[in-house]
Amino acid sequence: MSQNDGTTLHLHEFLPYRLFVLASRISQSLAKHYEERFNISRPEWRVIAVLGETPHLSAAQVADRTAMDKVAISRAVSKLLGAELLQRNFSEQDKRRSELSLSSSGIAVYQKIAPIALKYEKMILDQLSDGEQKLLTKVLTKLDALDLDFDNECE
Amino acid sequence: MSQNDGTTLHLHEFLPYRLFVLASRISQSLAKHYEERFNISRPEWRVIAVLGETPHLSAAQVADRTAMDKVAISRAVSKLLGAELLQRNFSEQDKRRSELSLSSSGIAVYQKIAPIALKYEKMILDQLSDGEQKLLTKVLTKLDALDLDFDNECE
DNA sequence: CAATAATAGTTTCATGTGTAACCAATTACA
DNA sequence: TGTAATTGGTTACACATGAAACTATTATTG
Repeated sequence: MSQNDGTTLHLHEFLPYRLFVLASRISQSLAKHYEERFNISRPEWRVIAVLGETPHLSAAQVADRTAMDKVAISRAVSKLLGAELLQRNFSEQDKRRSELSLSSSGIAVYQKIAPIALKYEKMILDQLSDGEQKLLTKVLTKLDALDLDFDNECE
Repeated sequence: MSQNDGTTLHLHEFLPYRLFVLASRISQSLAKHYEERFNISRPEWRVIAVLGETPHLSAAQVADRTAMDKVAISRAVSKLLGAELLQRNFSEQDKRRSELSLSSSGIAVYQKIAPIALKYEKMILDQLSDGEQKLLTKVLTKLDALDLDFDNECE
């Protein structure tokens, strides 16, 4: 049960690996609940989620809030526009800047998926005690703030 | 600072989203330390890592231990064989089953990357108190065990 | 023993994704 | 003002990935 003697790498105890595998499993299994049913991909769902929460964002603002790059946003937006889940206007002041909002059917989809997502999250959190939940949140916040672009000065 | 009232979805507080973004950042920034330098992709690194720890595995066993599917393994193995970082024999008893091990240059690469990876992990863990580290491990173990394929009985 | 199923691994195809190049509009500034 | 730099967003290309079909071998079973 030794976590790590600090000199040997054990993949199944290695934090980056464990985090990645767990996060992938969770994200993928959540996605099952909307991908085929609503014909929406993960990036598209993120766009819907953020616009459901905060309408009238530009693509760049959506990118900020979803940790996606602008190319991914562009693709998701274009598909969502095609499916008429999104409305787009371009700003008068700056004709490049878009203003994105959910259409009424987009809102309907959001209102169907959001409760599923919350229920899914609850199912996960229910596995943890209150203290564990709080601490997990705290740890995530700490690590979010971490600057990962450290330079490795080996040799 | 309300984590969640349980009825509204806030993406930046939503556990699956937070976990995924954090895990992706960590995994990607770690990968920077070996991808261009050793010309090794993330799946390839996983194969090396597990064979460095436990030699003489079959492709299926590597798949098990890396949370990768057999297609990904096949691709990684074929590239690593090409780069002569891996040796492959086929079992006498079962001519389908491969026996994979690192070659001497594969071992050399492993011995260079593993300390970098461990140092990287340490840098992350150093952000957390002992108690937080222990609890994070415990939480990961709990969630690993969780069966995520729950059925959502909505409507 | 022949026929069928199952297993290990590979290949194929269709799709997803990241990087860089790109276009158009706006801003900076000389 | 006019030229360059910046910004918002899209397109193109090359590569990664997942699902399903496929090959070869071994196990089952009738």
